[in-house]
Order: sequence, then C-alpha cells, then structure tokens
Amino acid sequence: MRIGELSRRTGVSVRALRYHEQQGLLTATRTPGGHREYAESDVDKVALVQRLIGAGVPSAKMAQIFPCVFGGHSKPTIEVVEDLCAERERINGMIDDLLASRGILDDMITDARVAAGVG
Amino acid sequence: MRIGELSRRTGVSVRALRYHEQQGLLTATRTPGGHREYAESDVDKVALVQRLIGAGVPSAKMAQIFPCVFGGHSKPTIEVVEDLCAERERINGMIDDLLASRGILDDMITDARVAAGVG
DNA sequence: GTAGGATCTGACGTACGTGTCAGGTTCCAC
DNA sequence: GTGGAACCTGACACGTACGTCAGATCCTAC
Repeated sequence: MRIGELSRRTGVSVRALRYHEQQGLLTATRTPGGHREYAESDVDKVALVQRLIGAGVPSAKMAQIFPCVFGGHSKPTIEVVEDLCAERERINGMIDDLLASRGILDDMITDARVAAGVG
Repeated sequence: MRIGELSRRTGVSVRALRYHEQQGLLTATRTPGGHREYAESDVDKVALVQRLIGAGVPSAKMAQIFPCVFGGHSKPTIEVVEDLCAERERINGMIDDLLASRGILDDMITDARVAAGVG
C-alpha cells in the first residue's frame, strides 16, 4: 500500500510516517517513480512505533533496537539487551510518576469539588 | 531561601525555576534589590510541579489550576474541576500506554536474550 | 494525452522545557 | 568599601516529533 493509505489506516500523519523512515524506524520499497510501497505488516509496526514514542522512547534508541528484534539478521549484542532493560526501567519510573501524579490529581479534584460545591 | 538554594534542594535548575515562575507555577517575594525569596513550602511545590511536568501535564493547564487548589481564594469553577478530570483521564491513558509498552519491551528483552545467548 | 489527485524532496515553523551566554546589579563577608 | 559569589533580565540555541508550504514529479482514469 502507499503512504496515504497507511496514514489513513494507522491514523498517523503522512509527515510522521516519512519522519519515521528518516529515523530508520520504517522501511519501504519504492515504485520505479519513487513512491513508497508498504507491506501489510507495517500497519502493526507503525502502531508499535507510536506506542513507544508515546511512552517517550527516543526514536534513535528504537532505530538501534529494531534491526535486531525484527530482522533478526544482526545478532543483538549484550549492549542492546542492556539498552532495552534500561528503557524498561525508565518506563517503570514513568509509571510510578504517573501513578503518583494521578493520586495528586485525585486529591485536587476532591478538594476542588468540595470548594466548588459540586456533588 | 534564594533561588540557588532552592535549586540545590530540589535538584531543579535555576533556569527551570525561573521558567516555572514565568509560567505562573511558582511565585516568590523579592528582596529590595530584586532577588527572589522562596518559602520552605516551595520545595514541595517544585517537586509537585516536576512530577506533573514529567507526567506531561502542560504548564498552562497547571497555571490555570494552581491558584484554585493552593490559594483557595479564587473559587474553583466547574470548568476547572472538569479540566482536572480531563487531565486525570489523559494520565490514565498514558499509564495504559506505558503498561502496554513495557509489555512489548518485556517480550523484546526475552527474545533478544535468547538470540544473544545471554542467560 | 491530459487533467488532477497523490506523492516526492527540501526547507522553514512550532511547542515545550531547558541550556547557555552576555552584560549588568546585588549581596555579604572581610 | 571592596572583591567575588550569587543573582538579575534578555536573548538565542537545542532536541523531539511533528505541521505546513512550495515547487516538482508520478500515477491513474478518462
């Protein structure tokens, strides 16, 4: 499929898809005229990329990791495994942070409700 | 205390503290010469601000919310309560995203460990 | 073969939170 | 009263993940 369809099917902008390719997160074959051609599996891959970006995983790190995890041709080094673990730890920290933030918001909402006189 | 000490005690850069003030998230009295003077309670407030920023709450939203929650002088409107709830929902979404991302990373790590031959 | 929609590259703009530098003022200890 | 550390404002720079526009090329249906 071409980039417009991939965009529609993933909800990710054309610009973002090209950006992902530029960062090495996504590859496409080209038509003789130079237009990108994507595989069906790229739909899921884009969803994965968006999820990880949403989680704050920098695309440079992803680019480092993806060839190992997907292609499987380049053997993952111990460093890659360590990078993955470090990212997981970072995400664990973010989850803790968010849980704490949610707690704070809960308190704020309770207080604000009382102050505003809203049931 | 002054900005340098607040910075040391919170681990937040002087630049960031001034930025927070500029965004209306932090207030300080001034010495006759114009230097900022902070209260003890600002240490906790800065920690809170950092937590919420880390959670992706935009500072404009915080600035809108803080006078109501802290000062207590301006009555929180129903809109503020709704904003708070919306932020909580957004944070819930982020938590879900991060949990999913962590799951993905877990799988990647397992696979990579096997492929790399690491115990 | 041609109209027009889809796509291409390249470049500049944006938002957020912050780093960093410049040039000047204030504070405090001696 | 003076030297040096701490502070001030203002401005420009950065990184990330895009948005957006320009000008050109491609693809497809008629």
